[in-house]
Amino acid sequence: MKSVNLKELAQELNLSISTVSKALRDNYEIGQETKERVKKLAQELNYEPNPYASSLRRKKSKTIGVIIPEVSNNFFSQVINGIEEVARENDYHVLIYLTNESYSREQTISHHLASGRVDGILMSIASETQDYAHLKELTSKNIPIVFFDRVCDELATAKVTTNDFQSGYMATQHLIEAGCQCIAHLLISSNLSIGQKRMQGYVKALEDYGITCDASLIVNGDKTDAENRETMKQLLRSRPEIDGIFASVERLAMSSYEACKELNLAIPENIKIISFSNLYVASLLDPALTTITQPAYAIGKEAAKILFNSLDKNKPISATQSLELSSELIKRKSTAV
Amino acid sequence: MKSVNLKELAQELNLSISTVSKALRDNYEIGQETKERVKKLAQELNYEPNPYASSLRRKKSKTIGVIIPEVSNNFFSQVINGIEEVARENDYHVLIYLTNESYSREQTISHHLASGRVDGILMSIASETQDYAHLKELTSKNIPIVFFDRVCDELATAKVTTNDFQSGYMATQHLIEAGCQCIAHLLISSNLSIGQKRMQGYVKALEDYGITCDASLIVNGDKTDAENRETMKQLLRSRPEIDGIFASVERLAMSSYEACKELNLAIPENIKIISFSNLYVASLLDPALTTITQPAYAIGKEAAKILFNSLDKNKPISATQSLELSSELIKRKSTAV
DNA sequence: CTGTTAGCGCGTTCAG
DNA sequence: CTGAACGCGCTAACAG
Repeated sequence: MKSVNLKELAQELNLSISTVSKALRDNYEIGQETKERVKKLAQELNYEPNPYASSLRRKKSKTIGVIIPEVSNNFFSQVINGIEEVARENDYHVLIYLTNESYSREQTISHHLASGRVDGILMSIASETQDYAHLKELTSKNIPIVFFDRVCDELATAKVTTNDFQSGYMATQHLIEAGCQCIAHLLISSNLSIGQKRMQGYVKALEDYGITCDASLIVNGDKTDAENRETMKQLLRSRPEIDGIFASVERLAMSSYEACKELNLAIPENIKIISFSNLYVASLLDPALTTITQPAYAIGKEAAKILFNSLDKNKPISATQSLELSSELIKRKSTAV
Repeated sequence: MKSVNLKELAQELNLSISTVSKALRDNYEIGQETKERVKKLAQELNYEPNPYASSLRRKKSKTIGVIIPEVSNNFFSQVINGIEEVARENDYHVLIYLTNESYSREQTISHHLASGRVDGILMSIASETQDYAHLKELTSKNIPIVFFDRVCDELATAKVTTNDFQSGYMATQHLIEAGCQCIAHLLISSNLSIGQKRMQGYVKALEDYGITCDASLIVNGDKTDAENRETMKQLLRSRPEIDGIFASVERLAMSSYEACKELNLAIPENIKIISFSNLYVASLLDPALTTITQPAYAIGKEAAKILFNSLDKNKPISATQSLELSSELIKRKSTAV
């Protein structure tokens, strides 16, 4: 079956193409009855405008790009959920791209999107990324970007984040008040804004509670799960005084959890774990993992709203529209602490 | 900064637009040195062809649509991962749409995609869907579809599934051999192919082991999590002889798990749970949940490969290309059974 | 109120 | 080997 276009509708109705076009778009120039006649036939023939022709003409794609490191992570999944919801409400389409934490993929993708394929971009930076030229290319082409979670401070645009510093502080405080004296911190790649801020919160909390901060307790968890688990095991073996772990992200929490189990370190008696995580199931673990849970769905929605608002009004996004949402401390259910 | 197009390149080089176009596409009609000259400048000016103009002209969008019920589910996340990977290898773009299990959303989305926005579709059907007219519209417009996991048997196209019947059988058998006599089955919406097949496997296993199949032990879990949990609690209270639960999907497994915990039914002593789930963490639960784990990533990849192969060779997809991949029974780690 | 005309940027004839 | 001309399907400016 051939896909029907304006020309065919026009022929069928003995009208001109532009009249049909206007009628369908409810242009005030067109009479009520012609509008109805046109719409009726369009309906019958299942007419759908060709989006590419329309985009070419209007220089608007009604499409946004979402660039994230991975999707097999509850946080990003929920964010996508929020984004898709808002996009649908605004009649936008969502293109998705995964960097897998790779800088070069992020570059390639960004470059592709500089072609006008998308009207705007929502993005969370790859852990490998340290240079931002590819992002500057985008802004130089006037493609608005809103960052979420993992942001790029060098670009003056809106960022939607969690209160990472306070959350890191809160997490550490939680462990200290539960009696921990020697707390390890499992950091996600040191390039990332979130990692830095969470760590700063950790450092500040130790300071405030008069605990000296030992740099060797802060380890990088930017390897594979298996490697991170080994790193953790090694640390725990060499430093038996460790009685608390603060993991920066979900995956690191799980690696820590497994490391403890394998070393037969009783949780939470010998060692207490807290982590950023949007994994609902973490609260079912026994003993349940205390988590700092980010408002992922809301982050997706808010980031998308800022972007669509800018696209809608056709005005640039300013850094002042940035938003910081609060995370939530979800305590262990079945076990004290 | 204005985005550079063929015309500008042509002017700069004192060539015609079509020559530049051909040079960039490595057309044999163009001399080697002009090609290089053109490509060099294109590189310098960061030229990226306008995808919409190109799509309009070639009637190919280099884009596929992925329609799934939800993304906050590890199975679908992993599938997306596989799809995106293959798409990237083939230089395709991925549009994502979530139905949230809603029939009307699925209709709207399908209708939108009938416009030529995508060259093909990968899809897993919403649980509400019972009528397939919207999908037939797509095939009537020659838009190839490959179904995965939740398929539509009324359409003669390729489907990538898990061996659901055998898996359901295996799951039930596992419980029986672990000593369960009275096994409840928590069914996902009865419309879905996967639900039916898994249930059939369950019924067959009971039969083979000479256990009479009591229809009241099969309950529908198509409500919200909280409601499903209540349903489960009610069932468990009214039928204390239940000593095994086979849940059809991840969410239902969690609801069952919680229901048991709340009723203080010891797992696995009083009651054993098995479930389809791609939630890695399920194996960390204590007692760990035995799961039937689907090869989600591979399903995504294979489905995408079938689609791209068809798009590439420009020939229709036949049902004979369907694939059935095997799931894996992941047994409890920490606890026997 | 309706129709005519002129592109959007690119790829594909067909002439030279 | 290169260029001129046309049209993909749609929208917008301008006539009537």
